[in-house]
Order: sequence, then C-alpha cells, then structure tokens
Amino acid sequence: MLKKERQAYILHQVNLHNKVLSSSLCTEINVSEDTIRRDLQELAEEGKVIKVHGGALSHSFNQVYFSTNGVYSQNQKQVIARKAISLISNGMFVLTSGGTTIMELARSLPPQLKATFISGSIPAILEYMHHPNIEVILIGDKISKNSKITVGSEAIAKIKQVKADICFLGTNAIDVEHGITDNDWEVVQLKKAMIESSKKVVCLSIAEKVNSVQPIRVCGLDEIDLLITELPANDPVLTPYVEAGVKVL
Amino acid sequence: MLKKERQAYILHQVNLHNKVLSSSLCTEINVSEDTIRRDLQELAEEGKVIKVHGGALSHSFNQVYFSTNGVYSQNQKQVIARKAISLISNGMFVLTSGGTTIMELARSLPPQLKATFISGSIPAILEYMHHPNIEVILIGDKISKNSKITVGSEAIAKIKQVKADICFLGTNAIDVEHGITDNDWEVVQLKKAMIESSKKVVCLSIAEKVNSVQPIRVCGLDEIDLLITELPANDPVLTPYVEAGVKVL
DNA sequence: CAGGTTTCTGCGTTTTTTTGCAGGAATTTC
DNA sequence: GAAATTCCTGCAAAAAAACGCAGAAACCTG
Repeated sequence: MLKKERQAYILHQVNLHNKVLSSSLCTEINVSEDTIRRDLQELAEEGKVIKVHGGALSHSFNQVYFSTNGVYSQNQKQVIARKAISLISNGMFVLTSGGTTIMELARSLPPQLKATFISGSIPAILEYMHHPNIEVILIGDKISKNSKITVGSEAIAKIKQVKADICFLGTNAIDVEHGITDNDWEVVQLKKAMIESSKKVVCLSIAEKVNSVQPIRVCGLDEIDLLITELPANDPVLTPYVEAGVKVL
Repeated sequence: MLKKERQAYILHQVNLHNKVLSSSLCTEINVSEDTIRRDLQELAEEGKVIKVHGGALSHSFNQVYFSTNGVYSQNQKQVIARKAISLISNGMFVLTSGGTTIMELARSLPPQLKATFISGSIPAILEYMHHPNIEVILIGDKISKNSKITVGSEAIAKIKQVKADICFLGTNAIDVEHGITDNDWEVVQLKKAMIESSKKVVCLSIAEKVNSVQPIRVCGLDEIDLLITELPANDPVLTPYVEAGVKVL
C-alpha cells in the first residue's frame, strides 16, 4: 500500500468517525504504530487532522462533540459493524441492503479486504467506492428518492442473477413471532430477493429495534442465519431468538 | 513495445485502478524500473498522473479522497449548463454521461422541471436524486472507481434498451479531424452506446478542451447534433465545427 | 547510403525515502 | 503514585529514486 493511499484512508476515517485511534489504524492497515504516528504527524502538519495522545481528531470534532445526538447510537452501530466485518473474508461476494447500520459497516471495512460488494443503495455504494480494494457492483433501476435505493423489477431480476456468499440486511424491525418486517413495499421486495440470492443471511439490528414490528413482512426467523446486535450474545433480550434457532453474535 | 504505446498503457492502468506500482508495471511490460520511472516522470510533467514514491496516482484519486471542492473553471461550466438546460423540456427522457460539466448541469436544473434522467454516473445521480420532480433511472453494473460511473456489458445493454430524446455528453477532447476522443476505454464504450440510444446528441465542452485529442475515439463530428461551449456561437474557434455541419450554441 | 546526431534503454552506484525496532521519556489512568 | 500506554529519538535495513554512463536503436542529412 502506497503512503499517500494510506494517508488518504486515514483522512477518510477521521472525517467519517470524527476520531481515530492509532492502535486500531495500525491493525487495520497492518503497519507498525510508528508509521501511523508519522502519518498522523504529517497530516497534522498539513492541517488536515488534529493530533492527540492516542490518535487524531477531525476539525469538526469540537462541534460534533457537544451536540450529543447521533454519536452515541453511532457507537452501537460501530460495535455491530465490527462484528459483521469478522464474517467477511477475502474473495467473498457480499450483498448489502441500505440503511445507517450498513453505512457504518461500509465505513469500517478494513482497507486490505479484497471482496466484491453488490448493492443498490446509493449511500452504501459511495462508501464502497472509496475503498481501495473492493470491487463494486451497482444494481440499477428506478431510484426511490426517500430510501435512496434502486427499486423495481429490473433490480430484482439482477439480484436473482447472483448467488452471494453472504448478505447483510439493515433491519427496521425484528420480532420473534413476525420475523423481519419493514414499512416500504418496494424495499421489502428487494430484500426478499437478496435473501434468496445468498448462501448466508445476516441481520444487523440495534437493540432498540429488536422486538418491534412493522406493517410489511420480509421473512421469518427461519430464513435468517445470524442476528447481530450491539449486545453480547448471551443478553437475555436475545435468548428467544437463540431458542428460535437463530445464531446470535 | 514503443514508448508511446507503453505510456498509453500506463495511463490506461492509472485511470482504471487509480494507482499503479512501478514494480508491477515493470514486470507487466517487461522493461526495467528505470524506464517505468522515466515514463511516470514524463506523464507527471504533462500533468497526466501524480507521481508518488513507489508508483503513481490518478488525479481523481485526490478528488475522491481529499475533498478539494474547488471545481475547475466552474463559471464557464455554469454558462454551459444554462445553455444545455434550455434544450430540456417537460416529459423528456434524458441520458447523461459523467464529468464535472454534467454535474453543473445537474445542479442547475430548474426545480419545476418534470423529466426522466438516465445515467450511470454516481455523482450525477446524487444530484438528480435531490431534485423534487425528476425521475431517476440508474444504469447498474461494475463501478469504475476513478470515473465514478458504471461500466461493462450490462450497463451498455441497459442503455441500448432505451431511446432517449436527448443525450448530454461531458467531453474530454473534441477536434475537427478526430471528433470526440477520450482516454478511458470503458467509458468510451458507454458513450458510444449512449449516442446510439438518443435521438439528439449534445456535446458539452469547455473551450479549453476544444481542438484537443485523446487516445481513444468516441465518435465523429457527424454523429453530434449540437456543441455547447461557454463561448458565443460566432466565436472564430468554433467556425470549423459549424462548417463541418455541427450546430453550435 | 554513409556518417553523424539524437533518443532511448538498461546497468551499476550513490543518495534519498520509508519503515520497523529498541530503549528511554512523557502521558494517561486507575 | 504505580502500571500501562503512548510518544520520541536514533538507528539500521530495505526499497525506491536519482545519476552518470554506455551500448543500441532511430533519425536526420548531405
């Protein structure tokens, strides 16, 4: 990996998460901490980041820090993202839906990962595009402006042409009795197609959305292989799902 | 292998992958590293690539990672955008390529316009998505990271399915003798398909790029209906094109 | 076509850049 | 205030770049 490339990655991470730890960066990029430190120093000299003990901050950090909304739930999503990423390995074909949890996953992908990501979600695609090593396949069709995802029969047909190794679904609502549910007809159609086209289906959901129900059904729990939340796997909230045969991470 | 040939290959690789390593290039082309280094230096001096320790980067690399949001010669592009918009009316199907000029067009679209826009350019799609009244159709396929556009046979097949009223092409180089030319093979294939699928082809180009030539040919002047630059239609620079049968706005 | 000139390419050497490592200093944290 | 982490400094090895040079190829030119 080129030096500029590495620094670009660091800058990208800083601007997205508002902070970055040198310790996590050096495992992500697989270089020594000294190198990271030197990179941060250079970026700091150029005024691109603010260097602090243990890592670096973005310039907008001070503004974001005191507006407490968003940041906290983002932490939870980062936990989910980290768990999800442990399931991805080199060479995989990965299908993803849209949603903020998926975005966090996209942002946290380690730069040395070489895989192919397939999605119809515009924000997700934007993130994948910044990644140095992943191939990006865009599912085309009419764009639904509010969900920022391509919907329609063409999109579904395209999804059915692939057989992905793994599929990550950002979840709006999950419940032991009703399974996964959602509130947008077209998005549901798409998610159904994605489930059919994947060997393994992984459901990402913040604990807040566990045990909630939405009007339209996506699938039952039996079609999910794995459920990921920010909670530890043995949390009592999740036991009903384990009993229903869903693996929990 | 000829020097020009070699440099064209290098340029193609840079535009395709956003970066090249001199070490991999010299095994690919089977020349010494010195030769590669000299080639990269020449290309860097011509402003075609950015040379870094260990290889080179494309210009779009910086554009993607370091958000240098000062768009090149924006005022001229706004003039072009205004002229182009006068050609669009309600109910039209509009095909567009990518590029910064197209972006300026996308941003300047009047909010009451009701039309359908079709494109594979991610930045353009993002702009169209914000518009209240236009329908957006996204052309899907593999994403070329440096041109931020979907490329490949699927994308071309999809474009061939439509017959648009008008097609706007952002142009890299136009010349009386060689017509429209570009430097990315896959993007050229896409543009060719777009030209075929449109009743009317409009070429957007800043004056600076008029009378310049790139390695790969898109089409001849006879296939263009209209050429738009920021110059007035009677500017002497444009008279050769008028004489060649191209309408100028 | 012969002779001269220029350009191109590869090789060896030197110089610079980059990176990781070790030890001691500084800082944080409990 | 002690332990742990992080930071800095100097150093060394590896990689890459720069430089000079020489043979080869291409290209004028009369």
